[in-house]
Parts: sequence; structure tokens; C-alpha cells
Amino acid sequence: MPQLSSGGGDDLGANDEMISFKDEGEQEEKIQENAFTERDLADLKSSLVNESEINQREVGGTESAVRRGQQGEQRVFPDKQREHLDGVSKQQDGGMYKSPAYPGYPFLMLPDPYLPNRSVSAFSNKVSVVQQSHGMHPLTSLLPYSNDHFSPSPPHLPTDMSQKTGVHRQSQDLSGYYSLPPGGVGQITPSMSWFPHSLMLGPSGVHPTGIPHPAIVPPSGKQEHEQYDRSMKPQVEVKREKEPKKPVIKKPLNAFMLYMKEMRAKVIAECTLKESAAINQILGRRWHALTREEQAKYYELARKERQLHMQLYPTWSARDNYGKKKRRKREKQQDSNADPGSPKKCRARFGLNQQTDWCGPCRCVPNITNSVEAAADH
DNA sequence: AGGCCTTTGAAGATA
DNA sequence: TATCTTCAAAGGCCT
Repeated sequence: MPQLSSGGGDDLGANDEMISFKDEGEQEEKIQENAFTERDLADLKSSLVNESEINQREVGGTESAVRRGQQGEQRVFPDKQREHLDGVSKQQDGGMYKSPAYPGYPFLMLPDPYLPNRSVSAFSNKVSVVQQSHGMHPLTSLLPYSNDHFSPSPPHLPTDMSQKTGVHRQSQDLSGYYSLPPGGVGQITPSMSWFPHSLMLGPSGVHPTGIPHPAIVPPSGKQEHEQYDRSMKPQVEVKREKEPKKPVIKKPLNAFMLYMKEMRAKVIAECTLKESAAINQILGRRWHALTREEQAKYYELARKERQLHMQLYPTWSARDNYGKKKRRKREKQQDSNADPGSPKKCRARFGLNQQTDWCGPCRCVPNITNSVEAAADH
């Protein structure tokens, strides 16, 4: 996406970005977005009934205007916002702002920086964001990673992970963030019933910090309850032991993702929609309706997420998760386009003479020799 | 079972 | 450096 940041933006940079939101008639729209109500939901709901109708209405209406504007305008915000937030955090990281970058860590009773009185917010293992949303600061309910990430058997990290020097260093660094109890996680008492015991059983499979990071998921992409599976499917266990797969470390969530995670259930509750695509459309509009300050909270949280992620996985790169879909698409394309399988098949595909015609699309030679080698070379 | 849809933002890849 | 691409979450829907 275009990075339109002009640089030099600090804390006030975000202000400029937000102002740009209001340009070109978007101010009025923004006001309307602020008044986003059930009417919008009803629109969306009804629009789901007829997709073509959606396109006509939304593309022709404010939705498209928003989207058109977003491409150019919204992208301006984050960079400066990041700078802004970086500046803020540099001040806050000094100790007065110890935010649980992963507030979903169930075993950490952390002062919530977003609570007015910084009271301790104990996150349950699976806290619905909706359930928390009323009477609490929005971010207190923010559970960036649901309990699904805390499988009974914590996903084991790559073996080299524990050997990385940065990891050891980070456990100290993180203590500031997470207010780990003296002695570390190992001293957490079993009385914390919402803490999965398996997480306390030992170092194996647990990050050296003792923090099972929710970004780590088994290669399948879903949390696998291996302990239970083993009792039921010993064959699977054997297979797994033979072919240990590296757990996938997922990307840290960005501000909008965090916002979605918190607000999704609320939107679902408000309207009966369940389709994520529709929900996300609503959330996208609401996101733009947020005030600068409201968005800043999420940008700050996202920044913390990235910071923690970097500390937990110093060698991780987004590139690590790259290319899965891309590869599949390429392979599909290659299968359908380039690879005819054999000259005969290729020529048949394009209606060419099997004996004499040159195959333009794949440039295979005429099948004069009809030899196996020629076909193989194809 | 796995891909698609849909959103924004971060970051890697590419021109 | 600017632009493009991919992936993060979510869950219903479709093949």
C-alpha cells in the first residue's frame, strides 16, 4: 500500500492525517459514520440478500466513496500514527506505561493501563469482547488472542528458538511489560484455576520466557489439542513424532485487527449477521468513524504487540509465513496454463495437428519423432 | 477440507 | 522510493 507518510510527523502527525479524513466532503460522511446505527446494519443485512444489489447500492453510494477515499487517505494515517505512538511509547515505556501487550495472557494479572484507576483486570480464558464491552474501557476487553491460542498442550517452539540469545534477554525485558511474578511463571500457583496446568508443567514446549505466546500455532493453523489426540489417536501421535512440524508463528495483529477482535462480537450481537465479510465491512466503517484518540489506543496496542513479538521472536520475519497462498496460486496457474503435460496433450488442447504443428503456447516441437524422449523433454 | 469473502495495517517484495 | 503483494482474524458459504 502506498506509504504516503511525508515523514517528520511526530505526535501531531496523526492529527494531520485525521484532518485529511475530513477533506473533500468526508467530514459530513464521518459525522454520519459516527451516527452509525442500526440503519446501517439493516442496510447491510438486507444487502446480503442480494449481492448485486449491494454492489449497486454501495458502490454507488457512500460506501464506495469511503472506499475510494480510504485508498488514498487512510493510508496516510498509520505511519505518522506509528511515529506518534512511538514517541508516546518512548515516554511511556519508561515504566509508567506498562501495558500487557498481550492482555489475553490468562495467567497474568496485570494492571490495565486503560482502566481509569488502573485496576487489575483478570482476563478469563475465553472472554467475549461483547461481554466486557459495557461499563469497561474498550481496551480492557481487548483480548487479542483468544484462549484458542492456549492449547492444553502448548505448541512447542522450534528447537533453535530456545537457543537464541535474544530470547533469554527478552524474558527480562518482558518482565517490565508483563509484571511477571518474582521467579517467573514457574511460581504461579495452581490456584489460578483458569491457567492451563499444562502450561506450567515444564520447559518443554514452552517458550523460554514461560509465556506461551498466542501467536504460535501448530502448523495446521488451528490449535490442536495434542494431549487429547494422543489418547485417542496413537497412530497420529507416531506420525507426528516422526514428522515434527515447526509451529507457525503468526503475524502480530495490527491496530485494526485488534479493533476487530474486540468489536466483532459486539457487532454480531447488534445485528444478527454472522458472516465475517459483512461484519468486517461494518467494522471497517466504524473504524473510520472512531476518533483519533480512540484509534490511537489501538495503534498503541498494536505497537506493543509488535514490540513484544519482536522480543519473543527476534529472528521471525513476516516472510516466514509468506508464499503459502502465493505458491498454491502459482502452481494452479502453472497447471492450467503452462504445463500441458505432453506435446500430444498440449496440441490436443490447442487444436493443433499432433504430427506437424508447432505449439505456440508452449513452443513444443512437432511430434515428428514421436519418441518418448521428445515427449519427456517437453 | 480448504478457499473465498471482507476489512485495515504492517512488512516484505518488486519495479 | 513508490507501488504491489501477502498475511494477520473471523465464520459462513461454496466447491
